Parts: sequence; structure tokens; C-alpha cells
Amino acid sequence: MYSLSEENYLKAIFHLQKQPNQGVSTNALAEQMETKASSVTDMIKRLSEKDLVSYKKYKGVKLSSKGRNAAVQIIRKHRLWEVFLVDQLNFSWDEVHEVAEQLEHIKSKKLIRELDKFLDYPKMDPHGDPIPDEDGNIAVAEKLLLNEINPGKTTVCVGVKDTSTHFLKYLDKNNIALGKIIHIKEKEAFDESMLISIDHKELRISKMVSSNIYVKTKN
Amino acid sequence: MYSLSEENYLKAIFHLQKQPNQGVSTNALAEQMETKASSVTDMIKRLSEKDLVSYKKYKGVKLSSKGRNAAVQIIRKHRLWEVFLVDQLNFSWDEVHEVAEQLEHIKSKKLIRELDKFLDYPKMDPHGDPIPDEDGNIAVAEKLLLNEINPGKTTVCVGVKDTSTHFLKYLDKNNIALGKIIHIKEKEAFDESMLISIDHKELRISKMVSSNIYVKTKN
DNA sequence: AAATATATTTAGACACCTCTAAATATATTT
DNA sequence: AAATATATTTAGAGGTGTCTAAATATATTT
Ligand SMILES: [Mn+2]
Ligand SMILES: [Mn+2]
Ligand SMILES: [Mn+2]
Ligand SMILES: [Mn+2]
Repeated sequence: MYSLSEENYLKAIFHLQKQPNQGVSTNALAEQMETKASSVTDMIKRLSEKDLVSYKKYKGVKLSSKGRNAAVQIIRKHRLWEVFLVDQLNFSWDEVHEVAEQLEHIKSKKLIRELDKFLDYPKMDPHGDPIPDEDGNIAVAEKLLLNEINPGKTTVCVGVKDTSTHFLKYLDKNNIALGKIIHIKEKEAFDESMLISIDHKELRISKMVSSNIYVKTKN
Repeated sequence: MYSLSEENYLKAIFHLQKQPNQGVSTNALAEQMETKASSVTDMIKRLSEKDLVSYKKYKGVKLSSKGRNAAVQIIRKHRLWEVFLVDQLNFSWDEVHEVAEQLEHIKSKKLIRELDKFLDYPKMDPHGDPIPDEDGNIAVAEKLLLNEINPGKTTVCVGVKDTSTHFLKYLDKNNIALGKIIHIKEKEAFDESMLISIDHKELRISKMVSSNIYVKTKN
């Protein structure tokens, strides 16, 4: 199939292409891949050769449907493995990403199908991200960033945007987790910090924090 | 740590070095790795550079203790994953090897420790091979090849030498599996074929078969 | 519109791992 | 011991994926 490197590029392009439906820039891709722009250009040409992306010089890359499909399958595997690690192997949500980055490249249809069954067909990974189904469909959850919600509202935490160990550990320390009820008491105008309450305890969080927590407003 | 290729070479050397305690020949290694002798020589030099093997031109390679340790850890991972696939994910013993070949290269101490715990510290893989412990110790089972046993004896199947899909499927078809009681009724002198009984049913097997089944004599 | 800054590509190199063909060393026959 | 066969290494090359430095294209300022 595709090489480890190719798979990682496809995934990176997919993630970057999310918001705008236009081409992903070489520089953005270089940053995501932690490599140099020139290396990206090289790889893009190879991917283009294999019809995994469409590429016009200086205009960025877009995934072809073939490329998108490959990317989604890798993301499916990544997220299923993350569920496995947390639910079955006692990993915490800040420890899984690195290992899942490796496991997502294992090639075996049967493996991933059986893993899915074994985990009882989970819909979400430990960070609240949806798990694509076998056909590549991804459920779009109605979720908003906490910093966009007005004071007075009560919400449920349904995901995180930043999935870095640092951020996740901060959340653990402050009792913020998926499913937790977050009530917004105040929003400071000048720095957009918030006073929230979780488990009947008050907590002040910066915009940096509130803009990385996904919530669903609770009726 | 080590590259995928390096790990596969280390494992191959380990397996070939088993019987004799002398160097593994370039050609033997080339065959095992399904590659060319010249490629082997190249790689051996790199492994030697990293003190993973000792190498004298024209005299073959031996694993250093560093190399042996690396090899054993990979084998530990391979066999633990095989147990996982069979016990938890409904794989049959002839399907696991290919996937385990990939999974054995995943790098995570915690993963393998938790997997071991999750599987309740298995001692054997689905083919009856011992799983090395965390320190690299490998239990030596008392086992003999079926073709070395005399007629009249009753034995238990404890392992297989050939782990190819073909052979394992043949065994499935004939109800031969780990733990099965095998009674030896006759041994034909001229072709060393055997008449055995399993589950009260008689079966004639060739030397090719009997010399790939490990058994333990039953009292 | 020209000048400047930024983004992207190209050129040339290198590490890793593989290959074929040729050279050399070791083992086996005669 | 010489001849032959086999095993191993060396030489030279290619693919993948990366890098730095230089060239070129696009975007932003003035
Ligand atoms: Mn992840
Ligand atoms: Mn995730
Ligand atoms: Mn195996
Ligand atoms: Mn096995």
C-alpha cells in the first residue's frame, strides 16, 4: 500500500484541509509535518504522481477522493487504537497519541474490523473526536468552543481541540473531562477569561483554555 | 531506537543462531530475510558499527549481548501480540503471524507491559512458543519432535515447528491443536510415516508432518 | 509600479536500504 | 596440489525521504 511517510502526509493534508476547502499550502504542511518546505514539495510530487492529491505549483495541494479515503482510514485506525489504549490498557488520554501514531500504520483489514467489534463499535475517541466508519463517513457533532458561549449557560464538555499532553494534564488537574458539566458564571471582557464551575467548584480559566474545550450547550 | 530493517535482521540472526553457537552465515541470513547476500553484508556492517553484532569477514555474525537483548524484546512483543490476536480478536493461529510482524515494531514500554497484564501474563504464544519475560529470559520447554517418539507412546501436542499458514491449516483440518492428546500406534520403517490417533480417530501422517509437531511424552 | 518581504520550488547532496555484476575468498573435488 | 564449485564481499547504482542553499514566484508595502 502506501509508505509510512506517505500516510502521514495524507493525514496531515486532511487535517489542514478541514476548515477551508482550498489547497493546503506547502509551508503549513511543512510545519504540521515538522519538516522543511523543500521536503514537502518533493513528497507532494510523489503523491501527485500516485493520484492521491491534486497539485498546482504555488497553489497548494488538495486530496483526491482516493487520497481522502486513505487519510480517513488512517484516522479511523488512529482513533480506534486510542480507544483501545484508554479503555483496555489503562492509558490516560494524554498518553495515547504517540503510540496511536505508530499503530495507525498497521495494515490489516481484519485487525481493525475485529478491534472495532472488540471495543463495541465506539463512536468517539478519548478526546471526543468522531471515529470514521468503515466507509469513511465521519459524524459531525454539534459542538462549540467554550469561549464562544455566553455567561449563565450550562454546557457539557464533549471534546478538546488541543490534544497536547500539557493541556490534557492541565484539564485532569482541574477536573475537566469529557461528559463533565461546565457552568459559565462570568466572562471577563478585557482578557476573555472565564469563571466556570465544575462539580460545584469554581475555576477561573484563560481564553487559551476556553478556546480549546468543545462543549454542547445543555438545553 | 533501531530501524524496522535493523530489528528484522536482529530477529533473524537470533532465530538462526539458536541451534549452533557459532556465527550465522551471510547466505543463511539472506535466505531468511528474503534478500540478497550483498544486502546482508551491507547491513551486517551497519549492525556491527552499532555493536549489535560481532562480525568477522567470511566468518558470519553473532549477536552481541546488546543485539541479543534487542532481538528478544522484539520476539516478546511478537508473541504477546499473537496471543492478543487469537485470544481477543478472533484470529486463528495461521492468520496472526503477518500482523504480528508489523505490531512487533511498535515502540512503547508501557504498551507492552499493559498488554502483558491485559492478557494475564501468558507464557506461550498460539504456536506453543515461549514468551520471553521483560528481562529477556526465555523458558526452555521440554519438548520433542513427534517423529522422534516411539510407537506405543502417548503424547501431548505442545507446539509446532513450521508455523506456515499451509501447515497450520492442515493441522486444523485434522483436529491437531495445542493440548491435544496424540497416541502413536505405528511407525512405518521405510518412509517414517506414522499412524496416530487423536480424539479416538486414526490418522496417518508423513514424516514431513511428524517432524514439525512438538510433543511432550505423557507419563 | 517599483521595492521589499514572504512563500515555494529547484539543485545538489546525503543517509538508509536495496539491487546486479564483478571480484575475491573459502570449501570441495579430483 | 590444482581445479572447480560455492560463499562472501566489493563496486557501482537506484529509490525513498530528508536536508541546505540558491533561484524563482507570489504577496505586501511604499
Ligand atoms: Mn491522537
Ligand atoms: Mn484523539
Ligand atoms: Mn509469528
Ligand atoms: Mn508464534
